[in-house]
Amino acid sequence: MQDPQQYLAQVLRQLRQQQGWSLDRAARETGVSKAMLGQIERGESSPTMATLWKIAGGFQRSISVFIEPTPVENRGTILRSSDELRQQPADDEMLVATLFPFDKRFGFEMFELTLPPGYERLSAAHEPGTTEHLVVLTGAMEVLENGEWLALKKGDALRFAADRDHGYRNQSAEDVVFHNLISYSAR
Amino acid sequence: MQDPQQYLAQVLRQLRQQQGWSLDRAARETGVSKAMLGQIERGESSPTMATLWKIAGGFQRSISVFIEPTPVENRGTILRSSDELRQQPADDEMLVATLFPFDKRFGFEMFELTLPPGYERLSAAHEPGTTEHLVVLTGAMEVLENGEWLALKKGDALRFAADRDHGYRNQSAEDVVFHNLISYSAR
DNA sequence: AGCACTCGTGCGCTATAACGTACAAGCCCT
DNA sequence: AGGGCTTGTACGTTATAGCGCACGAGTGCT
Repeated sequence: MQDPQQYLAQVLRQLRQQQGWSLDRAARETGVSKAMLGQIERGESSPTMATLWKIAGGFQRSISVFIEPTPVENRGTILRSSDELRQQPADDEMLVATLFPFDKRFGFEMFELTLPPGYERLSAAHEPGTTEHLVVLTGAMEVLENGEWLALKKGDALRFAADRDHGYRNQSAEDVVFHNLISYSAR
Repeated sequence: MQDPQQYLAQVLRQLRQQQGWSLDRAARETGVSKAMLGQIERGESSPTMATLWKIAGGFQRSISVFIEPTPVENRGTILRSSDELRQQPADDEMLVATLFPFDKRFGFEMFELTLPPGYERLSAAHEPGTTEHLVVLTGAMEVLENGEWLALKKGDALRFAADRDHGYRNQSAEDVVFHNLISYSAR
């Protein structure tokens, strides 16, 4: 990891160059003076959060792009044996196995879900920014997404916004097993 | 999303209370004056990034905890049909299917990998903070992790640090198929 | 060559961050 | 009751962020 002020300087200059903006143009877009932007880009000044907020807004980015990601340090290995995963059915017919529990460092959790024939589940919208990723392992299923049922079969992968009403159903004659990775909000 | 200064104020106060620290104690741990910390917590001052860096360090957190996550807005649905996924073998015997390509917003990519019998693959360390998540779909395999081969069978899930040398092998008589989710760095 | 314009940087000034110190309030102990 | 200590906030001072303006360098056009 480098000095955070240097990282910020570098990212800001790269962003501005990607947009093809002069310091003058960037000043107009962000509401921060071009002298100040120049100082920040040269690493000569440490801006306040308020100023960085204005800069990020002008570039239509989150402040977090200006912060160097921290490597996850010393996280342990986790091995979850299949014997202990699938013995805890949810209080309905759908089987749920937690493959990877939520960990704030990664921002997601992952389950293996088994829908018996005829099963249907509707879910309310999750919090803004939540995205689900499904991969069908066996069988076929349908996913309600954006008011429409999408058909998925073994091997298909689907990513969709889960911050609106959605659902799953199995209208086939056999169990369908799929992985569901739920990611919360953006980096 | 609320005012970033109010979000920062709230998070800082919560963190300090979780640690059970007084302003005085927090000043000693962070190297930032207690008057200043008090002002930040009351939302009366917008600290510079340099000051925020000292505060984050004192609490042993990344700066990003002080920044409100941005909901992913308007991301499209992606459906990848199995027919188009597994027809592109890598230039060796291992089959690779990209289920979810890397997307900076989520910070990960996910593959389905198929190792034929006898196949062995050793990988060099990836960049710091990279973590792999494996789930075995069919067959059995071994993963070299931290200098040791771990045995995995159908249904097992494993998360491990991939920023050191690692590897996979299939010493059984049948193909092994598994999912590999690779997460890059922490939020 | 000369002029106009853009670009990034330097400088002087103002506003605010950041600090050290003092103070009020509350609590605990004698 | 009184003293000592902790806690958070107020205040005066210093350091720096942040701005407006000026300047030099480079480019393009006539």
